[in-house]
Amino acid sequence: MGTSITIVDKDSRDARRRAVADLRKLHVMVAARSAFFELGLEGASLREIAKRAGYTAGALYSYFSSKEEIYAALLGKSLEGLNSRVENAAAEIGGPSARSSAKARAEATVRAKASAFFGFYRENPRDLDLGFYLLPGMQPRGLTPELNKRLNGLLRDALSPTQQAMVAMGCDAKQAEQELAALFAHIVGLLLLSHTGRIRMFKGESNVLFTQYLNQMIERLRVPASRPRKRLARAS
Amino acid sequence: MGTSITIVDKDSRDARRRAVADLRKLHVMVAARSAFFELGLEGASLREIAKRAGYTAGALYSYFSSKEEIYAALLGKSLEGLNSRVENAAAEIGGPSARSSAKARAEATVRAKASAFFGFYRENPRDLDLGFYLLPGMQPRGLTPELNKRLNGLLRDALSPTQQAMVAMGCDAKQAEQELAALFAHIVGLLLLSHTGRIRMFKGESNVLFTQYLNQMIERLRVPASRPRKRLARAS
Amino acid sequence: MGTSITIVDKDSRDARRRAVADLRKLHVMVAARSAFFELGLEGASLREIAKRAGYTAGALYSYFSSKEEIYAALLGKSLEGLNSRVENAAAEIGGPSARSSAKARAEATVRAKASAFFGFYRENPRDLDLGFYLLPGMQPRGLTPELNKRLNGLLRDALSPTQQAMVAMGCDAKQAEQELAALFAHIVGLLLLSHTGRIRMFKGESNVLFTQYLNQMIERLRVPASRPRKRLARAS
Amino acid sequence: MGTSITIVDKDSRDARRRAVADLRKLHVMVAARSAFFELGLEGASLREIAKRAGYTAGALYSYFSSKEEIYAALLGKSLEGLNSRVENAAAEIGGPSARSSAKARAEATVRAKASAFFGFYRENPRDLDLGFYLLPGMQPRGLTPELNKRLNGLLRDALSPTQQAMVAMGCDAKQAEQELAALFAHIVGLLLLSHTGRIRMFKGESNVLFTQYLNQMIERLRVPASRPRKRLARAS
DNA sequence: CATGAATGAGAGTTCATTCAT
DNA sequence: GATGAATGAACTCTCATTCAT
Repeated sequence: MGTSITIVDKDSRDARRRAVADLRKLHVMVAARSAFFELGLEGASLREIAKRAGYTAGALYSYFSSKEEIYAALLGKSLEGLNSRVENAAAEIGGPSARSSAKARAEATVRAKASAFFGFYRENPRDLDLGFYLLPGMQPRGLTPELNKRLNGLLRDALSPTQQAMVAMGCDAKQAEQELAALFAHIVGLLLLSHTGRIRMFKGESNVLFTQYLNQMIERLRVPASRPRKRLARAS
Repeated sequence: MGTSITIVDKDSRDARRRAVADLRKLHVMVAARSAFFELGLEGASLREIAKRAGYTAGALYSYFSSKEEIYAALLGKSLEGLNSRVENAAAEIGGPSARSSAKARAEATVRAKASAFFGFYRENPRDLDLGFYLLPGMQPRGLTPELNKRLNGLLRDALSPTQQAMVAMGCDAKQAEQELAALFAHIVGLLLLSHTGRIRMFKGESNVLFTQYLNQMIERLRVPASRPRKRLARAS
Repeated sequence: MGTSITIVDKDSRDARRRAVADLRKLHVMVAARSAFFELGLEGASLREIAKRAGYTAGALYSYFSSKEEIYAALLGKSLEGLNSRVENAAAEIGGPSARSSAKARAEATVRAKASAFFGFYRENPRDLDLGFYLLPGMQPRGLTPELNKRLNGLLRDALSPTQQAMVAMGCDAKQAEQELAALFAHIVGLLLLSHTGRIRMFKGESNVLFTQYLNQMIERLRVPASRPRKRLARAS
Repeated sequence: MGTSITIVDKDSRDARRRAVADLRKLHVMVAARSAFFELGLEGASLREIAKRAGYTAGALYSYFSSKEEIYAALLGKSLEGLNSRVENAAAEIGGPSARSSAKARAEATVRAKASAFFGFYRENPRDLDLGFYLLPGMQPRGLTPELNKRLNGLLRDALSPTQQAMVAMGCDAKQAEQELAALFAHIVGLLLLSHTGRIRMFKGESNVLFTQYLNQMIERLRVPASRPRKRLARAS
């Protein structure tokens, strides 16, 4: 019995310890976030991050085994936030009730999920920068492939609810995939340009543009893909 | 006469010399391009660029006075290429002849200019990376403001023909601006995601998606903006 | 009790650590001294200094944040040494006792302080080199103005005891200033030429020359400045 | 005869050519002077000197075979100027005529020669900087020993007229040597401190101090060295 | 004679990372 | 867990000098 008590004590002590460690890890991540945002991924040195966290450079190695890992943890947290926001986005079904067919519900879900995705980055523009290192030319050299895969998976996860709802709306898998891609592209483009002050084209109206796009997309999804659109042709 | 010949000789020698110098400068730029593309703007060291060009690091300073200047020259050339492509894009007016009203011509022009913009980056995906350092968070620290301004101007120039054609189609200035912004965003998003192998969603079909978007946009421009679309509502 | 012991331990550990750090800093400074002396301020590279100290170049940045700072620390230490030597120089009042008036004491003080100044540099000729970067044409670009001011102040401090004693001897402020200037100039010239092997004129007899100058100066200070010297005239 | 004429032609052409070359060499030296004075010996790069002369760096190698050689030429010219000034300095013997004994003439010569030396550097303070690289710690690494010797010789030459006049005044060789050394030291110290604005002690009155020193020195030289001065003793 | 390109060494400084304490 | 010292490689950039043209 004494033994068992001891064990419990030890366990709870360990738990507390782990909790404290996690807290401090979080603290470092907050510091890193601010450094990355202000100075860029390459511009923010470990020393700078450490200073902002109130540590020495070496101390960070208690929490993370490399600078890349800090970045990965940050990106991971961000994507988790994105996912939880998307998951929790409930379809708002208003209107004359009864007519709430499965299709109508699916449509509302598309709208809700896509808006959640867009909204997350619109409200946390910095997280977009973070996520962008997923894209080429800016890849942080050194991210291990496994990590990379995991992070890409998280991004997929944030998109797939929208895709599933599209299918639930009745469009075939291929069209859903295409529309999802186009939607994602539009969102990324919109956000990228939006939180850039340099190209003076957007004046905080990115959500107007997004709504417009979303509406038109949903209209497309309603219409059977088979019915060809008239008079409109080829690209370059 | 002897004198005149001598002068000509001297001039032509200078010209030849300058031509050779330009060629070598170009050669360095090509090397820099490849280095930047493979290693990123910060990842590509002067030494690496020099090695790829077959030079020592110091030698590059005969051609460019800093690393930033190399990048600026590269981006400048790229944007010039984009502009000339857009300028030269002629509206292809086919169809039932007679009906070739001014509006129809304007519509064809929108299509042509926008497609040229898209096509340029689609065919030179690397140039997009280059251009992206214009965007925030990835700004190369140290680009002089004047240079920066000039480069941003070039980007604008590549977009304005499309905008003008939109206005010529009859839509008001404000709508034109908005549609241009959305178009630009869509293109950027599309291209960014497209030439990324990492998000496995695009299979070289970015031009299909682009055409689709373009068609819908043109349809929007035809319809008087005043007629509101039904049943479709608010964003997040 | 245990607690108090622990605190003491921690403190003393810190103290020891700081002591060790100071020692190592001193060690670097010694290495830098030798490098500066042999190679000149610009000739001595950080790498050279580091090598002499048994370090890598980067390691020095634990102790000093720039090359200039090393130089400044060296010069600072040197001037402190000079000052303490001058301060500690006591007037040796010998002779027929009784006559030890205030004036006589002041005279002895002038002699003592000036001799201390001279003696310091005579015995540490290298320190003169160090101090000389205070002079123009050889200024190390980059010394911060505050530092510069502080160093100049230290030099002044080393001279002012002599000046005060001059005034105490009874000569007016203006004459004291002039005589001090001349004395300082003579010392500098003497020392500069003295520890140079190149101009073969001085054979370690700089102190004889100094004594001679000092004696004559004191005689001048005794005599009321008002009594004009005869027959002696203008310069170029 | 035709031959001889040809020879003459060739000679004069060569002479002209050489004259032109010398002129251009001088032009480079002027540029180098300004660069050295403004930027210091190590701070002035060959490129800077070349630019000031309107040349490319490589072009200077037509005139000088190294940067050191430029410096040496400059210093040489400076010392020649000093020498010619000293040589041309005539003793101004004024006063009641008759008494113009040999000793009086020698005394006037000491005064004239020393004043010329002092005056030269007082009027060309920059040349002092130049000459200072003769002194330790600031030696330009790489000056060939022969050159060095020649330059030192020139300096000696500028001093020896004063020394000879001292001897002519009747003092023995040893005393002359010592007084010369002290004089030289005083001049150097005076000038060094004088054209430095940093030690706020001299207000352009360096010539007053010089005159004072000169007068006292001459008085010493008049008095037989054997008569010991009273009451004045030892140095540090 | 002069140029412009090129070299190769070396400058000061920063960095992620390691490790004894 | 945290520190401060240390490493070693890398960075951009400058320099005196050489040499084909």
